[in-house]
Amino acid sequence: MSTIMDKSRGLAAERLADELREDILAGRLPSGARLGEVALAERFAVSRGPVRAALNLLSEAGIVTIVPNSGARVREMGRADARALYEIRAALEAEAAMLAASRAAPETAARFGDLLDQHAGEIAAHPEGAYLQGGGDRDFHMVVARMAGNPLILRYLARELYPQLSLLRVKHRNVVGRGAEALNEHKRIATAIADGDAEVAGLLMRRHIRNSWTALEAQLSETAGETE
Amino acid sequence: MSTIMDKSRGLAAERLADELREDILAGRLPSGARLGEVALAERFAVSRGPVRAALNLLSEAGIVTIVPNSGARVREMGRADARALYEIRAALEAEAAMLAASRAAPETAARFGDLLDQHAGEIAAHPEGAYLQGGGDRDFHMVVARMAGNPLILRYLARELYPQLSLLRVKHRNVVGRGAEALNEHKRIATAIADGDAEVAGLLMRRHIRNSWTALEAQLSETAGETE
DNA sequence: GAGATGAAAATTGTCAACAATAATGGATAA
DNA sequence: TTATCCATTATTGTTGACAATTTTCATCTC
Repeated sequence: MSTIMDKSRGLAAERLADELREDILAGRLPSGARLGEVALAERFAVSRGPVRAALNLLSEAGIVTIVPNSGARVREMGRADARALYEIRAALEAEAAMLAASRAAPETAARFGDLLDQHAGEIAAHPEGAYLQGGGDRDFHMVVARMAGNPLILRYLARELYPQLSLLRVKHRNVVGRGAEALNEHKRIATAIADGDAEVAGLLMRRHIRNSWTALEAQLSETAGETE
Repeated sequence: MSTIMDKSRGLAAERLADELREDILAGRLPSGARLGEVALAERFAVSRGPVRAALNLLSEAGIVTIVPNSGARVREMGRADARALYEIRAALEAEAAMLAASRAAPETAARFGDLLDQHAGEIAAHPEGAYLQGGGDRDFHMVVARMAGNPLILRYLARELYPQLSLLRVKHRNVVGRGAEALNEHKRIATAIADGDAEVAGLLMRRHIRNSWTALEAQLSETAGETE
């Protein structure tokens, strides 16, 4: 479980950051909500010092915006932010898929097989897109990122990109019925990785991310016009 | 100059982080050097609060490692770290080149022309690799990153990747005579971007980074064996 | 002499109060 | 009524002191 326990500093700050992130990504703290230091301090029964550290952490993760001398708020993601997010995601995950393929071990195929079987079960149980929301999709991408063997890519995806993606989804209720298609694409990517075919794995992953973006973009159009 | 003034929090912390980063990347604070909070606090005539914030900032940038309850030190970069750095760099800068090409404006060619002429002059003046060390190389890559129009890519390169690259170079005195070759590769990349040829721009950039890695890797072999 | 033990010293983590800055609201004038 | 100015209030930035943890090193034991 505990793969990367970075613990940037101090135990309290890390705990606060975890709880706050959970609240934000669960939608309990909506976009734009003010994060006053004193309120958070008394909520967590702690001083303002750790609270500030936690807010800085979440700011680095990109789910909180801090205006100096003014305060911290839950970040508001616009359409341009979403596009930028999917662009860098395509680059990093395609690279991760290529690296994973080039470093594929004999047991790789089996590992993917178990994971994807489990995901197929989840989709059968909840046909209406729980796959994309419930973490199954995230699981697959995390496995690929770990297999890539590059701590920098893994760290960026886990600590910045995925949290921002979640923030985007919690706002726009992105639960298209793309679960089955996504699973099929995952299977082809897994095959390419297990075969050690880096070029195809990278291409398929890039296409997979682009499809995901296309689906999300359609939903973004339906929602309100953007602020900035 | 001041393109992204993120100012994570507080003015003091940002100033301290800037000065410390300068010291580290100039080699005045060598890899592994201890960064005691009290010493830094009295050096900058400030309390320990902002010092801690600055250290957290530099830790996020990847040039300082913090061990909870123990302290902060200048990060020591091993061979594996260098490899990971160049892998993610290839992915991000190739993507940046592609995006820059797809968004190329009419004045793009002229802008590159000026920059590269200036760099050619620098190389003529200092034939022994000042190009790669003195910032000319960095300039080119920053221009491409900005032209990509993706704030996430630009931010990662400017705030994490390039500082770590500098840290790597200050340790291993990486000043190969690759200046002239690098400039030529820059010119071809610039042409592809100005032509709007995303695919070629991406390919050339990826190759350029790989060449840079090959040169650095040779130097790393000459140096000592790695710690971790 | 090598290793374990434990107290002392140094360093980081946390707290509560003070200073500086920004947000708020009411009074005044056009 | 609306806009502007200024005092009030609330919030963030910083500080110095205290608590907790780690590191150091002298001592003891084998």
